[in-house]
Amino acid sequence: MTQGSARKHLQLHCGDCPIRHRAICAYCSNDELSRLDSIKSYRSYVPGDTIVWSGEKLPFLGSMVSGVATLSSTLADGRRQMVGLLLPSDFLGRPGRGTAAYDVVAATEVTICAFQKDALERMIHDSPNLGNRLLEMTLDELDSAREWMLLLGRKTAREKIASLFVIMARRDAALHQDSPHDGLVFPLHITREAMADYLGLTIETVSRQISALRREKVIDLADARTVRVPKFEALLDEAGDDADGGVID
Amino acid sequence: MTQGSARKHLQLHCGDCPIRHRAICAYCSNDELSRLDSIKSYRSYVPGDTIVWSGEKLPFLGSMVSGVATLSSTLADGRRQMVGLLLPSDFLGRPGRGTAAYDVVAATEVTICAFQKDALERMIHDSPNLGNRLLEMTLDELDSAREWMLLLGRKTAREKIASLFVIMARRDAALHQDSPHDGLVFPLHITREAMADYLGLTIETVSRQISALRREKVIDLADARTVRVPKFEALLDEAGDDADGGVID
DNA sequence: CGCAGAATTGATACATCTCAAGCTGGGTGG
DNA sequence: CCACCCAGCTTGAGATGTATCAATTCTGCG
Repeated sequence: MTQGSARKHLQLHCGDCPIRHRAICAYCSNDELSRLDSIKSYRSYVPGDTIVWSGEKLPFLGSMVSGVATLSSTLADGRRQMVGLLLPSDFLGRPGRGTAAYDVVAATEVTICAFQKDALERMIHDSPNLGNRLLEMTLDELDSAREWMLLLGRKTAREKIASLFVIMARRDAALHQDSPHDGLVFPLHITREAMADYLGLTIETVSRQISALRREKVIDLADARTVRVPKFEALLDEAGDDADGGVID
Repeated sequence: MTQGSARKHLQLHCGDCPIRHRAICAYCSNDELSRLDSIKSYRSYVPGDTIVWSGEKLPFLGSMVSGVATLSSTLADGRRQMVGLLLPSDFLGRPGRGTAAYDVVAATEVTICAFQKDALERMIHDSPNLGNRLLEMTLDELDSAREWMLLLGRKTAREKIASLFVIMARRDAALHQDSPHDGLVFPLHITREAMADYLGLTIETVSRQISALRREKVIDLADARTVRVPKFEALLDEAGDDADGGVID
């Protein structure tokens, strides 16, 4: 509905960019950076904005500079599955294809560094620095997608919730240059509905499982969006990934 | 169990290779091809062989020359999810990583063109022809993984089976340079167990849903491994992907 | 012929969904 | 300032889909 709402932004130099060393441009030389500088512009979105609809033309390729966006697919009758998350430095769009394969929606305020499609495609094709970085990033995404397939196909609702919390706890700890520890508190940036879409569950099941984990003191809720983990190990056990919850003797 | 069973093979010249124009080497020059020739050897496996276990060292990178292999992840208690299929021309292994992220198992007789890891990584790094092709292939795999996430997270057992049959029917038709049509007959190369692992179901549910589709004449079974589709449109409807089962007027 | 792996079918248990009713907290307008 | 409202969330009761456990049947093959 708000597809046209992308606002243009002041220009920023690549050298000063907060995602300079993690985005697609991570390995670029100064020379390449200035070429990128000349084919880029910034776009901003507010929460709820659809950046592009599945099947529609995506007129640019871009890097997430700030904010969070979701990738999701929808079945004819409205069932929705989130298939990816775009975080700062993640790449949006597929070189060599004109249309989007998924709905891309801003979950928070989002700023994107948008490159002219043709120009960037030529640069990717010619410059190993760009191509190799994009390959790395795509391989990482493929790994997470496959890890998520295991969760979707084989984990119980409780394990799904616990797994999501483990991931969010880790990400939050990493954000503070820390590792997950007992007593860690982290925010849920997303609604129960977004969690449900992510985990292949309904809102009600998400809510019930969170309540169950709280009743059993695996987690603690200050409010509906703030999770405390008294014992990280206990949460890990609930996620079901691995045998190493038990002591090996 | 049979990890060491890879047999060496006669050498084949890249120019004569059946996957020459679809594999990672698709865009290579003759010069590059002969360099590849010098760092490759063939390995063969029989059905059931584990090519590599998750977490173990994968000592090579390779292209599937013939046969089918499965990629799967396993939870501590044995629940298994297939996360990918390797078909002829698909690439095995991840440049820049020493260990396998999944179990790779030969589903049929398999022949792999195995490249020396270090040497191929250097070539990928330096040659856009290899890097760009691998990027394309990885992006395709990411798309299929995400499509599969929608199936795993949101489709019913019946829709999962129908979707799998649609994919297999399409692949089989394509193999015969044809498109899927009414009356199409195609073989199921895999066991019910493999289907279950692929679809996130149990063997019994797979069997029951296949029986239901047969009862309702959506499909027809000559034997347990041979499917006939009287009306392709009807099968498509059952897969649930899209609204265009109905006529638009 | 008979065996072993694969597949089907049945009965039942259980997890998750569905439908429906309340709850909560923050924002808005009277 | 209060009453109301609404989106987000929680909880309950019952329906439904899929898993589990168990018993046959089928199929290919030595």
